[in-house]
Amino acid sequence: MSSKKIPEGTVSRLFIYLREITNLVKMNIPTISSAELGDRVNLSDAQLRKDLGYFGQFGVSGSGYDTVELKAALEKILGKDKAWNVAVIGVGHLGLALLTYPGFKEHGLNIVAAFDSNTRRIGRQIKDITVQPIDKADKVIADKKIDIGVIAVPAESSQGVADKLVSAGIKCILNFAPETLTVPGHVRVKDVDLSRELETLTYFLANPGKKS
Amino acid sequence: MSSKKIPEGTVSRLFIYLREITNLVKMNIPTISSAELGDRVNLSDAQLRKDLGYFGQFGVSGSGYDTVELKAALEKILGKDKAWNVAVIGVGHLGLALLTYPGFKEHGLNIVAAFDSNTRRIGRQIKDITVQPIDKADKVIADKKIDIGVIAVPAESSQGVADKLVSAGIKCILNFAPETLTVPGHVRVKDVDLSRELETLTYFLANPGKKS
DNA sequence: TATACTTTGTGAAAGATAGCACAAAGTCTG
DNA sequence: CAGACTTTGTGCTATCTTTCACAAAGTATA
Repeated sequence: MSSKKIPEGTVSRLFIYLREITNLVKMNIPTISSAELGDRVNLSDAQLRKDLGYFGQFGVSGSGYDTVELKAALEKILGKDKAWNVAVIGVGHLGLALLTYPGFKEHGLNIVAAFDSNTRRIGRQIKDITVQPIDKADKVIADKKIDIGVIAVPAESSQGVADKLVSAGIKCILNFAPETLTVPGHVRVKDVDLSRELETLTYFLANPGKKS
Repeated sequence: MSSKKIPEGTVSRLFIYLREITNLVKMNIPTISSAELGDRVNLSDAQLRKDLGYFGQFGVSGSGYDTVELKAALEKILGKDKAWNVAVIGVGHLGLALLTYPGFKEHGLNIVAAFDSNTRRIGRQIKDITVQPIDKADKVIADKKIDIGVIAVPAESSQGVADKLVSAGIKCILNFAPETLTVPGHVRVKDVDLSRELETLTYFLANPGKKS
């Protein structure tokens, strides 16, 4: 398989392009140039073309990109033609927000299980999901062929949950707990620390006129 | 003031160091080397030293960093010695999760107002905050000297909300809506797209063995 | 105090990413 | 169908970030 080296940010930007292209298709705009698409997502035309260039040639000189074609191409590159099974661990407010967030299903991400250690929450129904005790995680993850685990528990319990997920054979973890997780090399962890995001903003408030 | 150019990622990593150093202080560990601290947060010792190097010299050759001193230094650099006022716009599940997340207050971020356009939600009490109609945002933001606006509304209404915040004079926006916002140059926007975070993981599931 | 360690801080090298700029390829018009 | 115009794809260059590697500075020990 082609193993050119794809820059870190490219994949993430591809999703931005896809989001905008999807809007364009909905609006029946048949064609768009890299310059205009770039404008719409606040990125340069050159970057957009370069990002796409890692995966092939999708445009037509002189007229730009066919929106329907580009949408299909991006969906294929990004694995949107498949569906993925997701489990949420921790059903506090954040876990609930994730369970009810329509964005996931729209993007081929099916939340198929939820776990919590708090007995008051176990058994609770959210949409078509029943919250299960966390000890069942191993079994359910294997049975339902779950690809991605989302950790939405407090920092103290996050490493323990991660260990459970890893031993259940999960390959990807999205970690909302503000704690650095230690996992084997074959498991990919992506950290989202909500308060760190906010705090980064405060740094710029505290230090006006830094960085580009 | 010193205006060396600080790399994008450095500030974000500083918060990671601070988090870990805070743990160390709690555990009464008086001193730590860059190598060991780096290990704990999965970053290299060299990167850690270089990151700190942008802001001064904090270590002692031969013995490492005094945890209490480094904690204090990082808190000062990162503006943790001040408190910041935050408003949340949109009180769906995500907004609720943010309003009740204890992590913010712990880090000097005071959520002092919440807004929504849905009349069923207006008037609702969450902790000490009453949800207000969104038209009041301009006035409240000015009155309460709010520094940061958090957008947790659906994509369709996000640009409208952003415009309101900007005209109310806000300087920083944390945007959870999956939409590219257009704002004047002096306003800093940070995007957090939860489903994009998950989707980035799916790319790696769909394309095993890419990137470093 | 001298010797053997340890660990920092930082220039210089390597590596990654983004932007420029232009040939090549296509479109459009009369 | 010829000439003017538009827009892509991409080598090259500039910039930004990380890693290397080592002198300088400190610690520890006898």
